[in-house]
Amino acid sequence: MALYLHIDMDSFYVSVERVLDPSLEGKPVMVGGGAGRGVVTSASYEARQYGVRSAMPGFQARRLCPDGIFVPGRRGVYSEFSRKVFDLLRCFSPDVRAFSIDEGLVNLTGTERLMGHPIRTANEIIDRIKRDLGLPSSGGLATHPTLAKIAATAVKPRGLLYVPPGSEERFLGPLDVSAIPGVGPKTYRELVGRGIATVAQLLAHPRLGRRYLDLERTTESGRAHEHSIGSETTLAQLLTDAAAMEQVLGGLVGDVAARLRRQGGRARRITLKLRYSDFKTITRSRTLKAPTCFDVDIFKVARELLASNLTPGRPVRLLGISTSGITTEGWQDSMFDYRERASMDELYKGIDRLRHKYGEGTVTLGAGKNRSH
DNA sequence: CGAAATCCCGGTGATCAC
DNA sequence: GTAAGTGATCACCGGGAT
Repeated sequence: MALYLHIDMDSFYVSVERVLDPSLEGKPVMVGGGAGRGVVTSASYEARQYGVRSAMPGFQARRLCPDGIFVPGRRGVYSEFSRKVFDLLRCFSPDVRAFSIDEGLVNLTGTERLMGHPIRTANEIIDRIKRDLGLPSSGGLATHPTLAKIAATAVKPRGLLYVPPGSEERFLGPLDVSAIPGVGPKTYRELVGRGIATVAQLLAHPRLGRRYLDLERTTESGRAHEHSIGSETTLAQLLTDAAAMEQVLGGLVGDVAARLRRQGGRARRITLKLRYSDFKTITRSRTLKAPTCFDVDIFKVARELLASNLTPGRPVRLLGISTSGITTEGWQDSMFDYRERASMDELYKGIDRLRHKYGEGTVTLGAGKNRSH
């Protein structure tokens, strides 16, 4: 009998900040959203009592919770803590999957003889995350990964919910359809409009039931997912000047290309993203004949896409570059002969070293200074 | 050889999750 | 003086290839 533990960290970024500054304990704390533009990326449960939610615009959060504590986000620090959490999880099972920075799945199938009943193991894992790292988390223990995730979400914060084999439908039935991963606001409205509000009602619909909640499907592995690497930024000020935008693009391209090279990949598709001041957002992309990981190539395309799609005089609030169609195979395109390629490789290795040593943004195409944060 | 059906691919926007 | 950043997936359209 398969058994999975889904671990979901409670208000992860806030919890990390509290480890680093215990005086934040017990108070309404929000990460992000404290200044100018920007949204709340994590809200403590105290802050949620005021109606603050993650992804809420900062000005709204400040209005709802004027006496709350707003701290700026520190992504690198959270990644480091995330790594520690997953290191710990791997002490309990060789099969651990990371879904995001603060969510993971531990396969506890067949660990009973070694570690005792999985409920005990699950409790121990949650205790250890708290004791060793200072971080609160919640868990769902069930026979299927999706079910375990739903259980963890249902019980959070600071809880463990076991759905015993055979009781799956009894647990799921009364839940709201919005509890199903993948059912967002739009789908929710659509389902409710058709008279389907609970999971039980959804499951009564054979076709829709399988579409949104397929627990029979054996595994989610095997599929070669698309994979993309991108970088985007909301500008410190609105821009209408193409040259200024190109500077920003230079910085974004630098980020993306370096990340691409770090993981030994090359991309065939380049996508430019523009968000205008009225929040209307467009994407424009081009597929290359040969994949690339070089700043110059990506920048050239980015700039062309910008030139041919910019509406003059229309203020832009966000710029983004994304690469997809990523391959990691060896070189075999005809773009460069061996020697030329080798020197390009050396050049970019040098650039990446400089960036590492002196900081991102040290070496950019059209050194961009117009980044927010 | 031309017309029609089909498929694949490039491209765009929407939705969703964390 | 509103509304992040990163990434995945889906539906749909239109054109070229089969």
